[in-house]
Amino acid sequence: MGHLRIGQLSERTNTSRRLLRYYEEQQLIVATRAANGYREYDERLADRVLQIRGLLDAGLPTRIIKQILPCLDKPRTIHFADATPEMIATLTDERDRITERINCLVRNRDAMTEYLEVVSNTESRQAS
DNA sequence: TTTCTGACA
DNA sequence: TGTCAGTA
Repeated sequence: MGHLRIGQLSERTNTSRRLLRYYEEQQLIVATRAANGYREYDERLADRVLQIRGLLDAGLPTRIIKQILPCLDKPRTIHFADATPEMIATLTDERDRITERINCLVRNRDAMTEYLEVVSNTESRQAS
């Protein structure tokens, strides 16, 4: 039992079947076919799907994810062959965008925290 | 029942 | 992305 059908992978990754087929279409993941035509996924793909969703949430387009995913694989088998000037430039660029996004998130989170604290203090004053 | 492909919103 | 159709 090393393979899952789309419904199972969908459950494990909280990703719709529609999206999983889309990711395959965009060549972000691969699937073999069962005799009945059903897709079969290596259960190890669950982590990959999660990583893909994370990158998507970070704002990267599937097109970019497709090209940098191999460099982000777990077995840091540093594919020097893929370390082309273009790849380095892309990774540097995307990393910086993620950094900017993180900074933005931190600012908003802190703003929320500050607001929440003011509200909470005000309420405790009114309560007492 | 589950999945498949293609198509429309 | 969701959903509908018509299958296998």
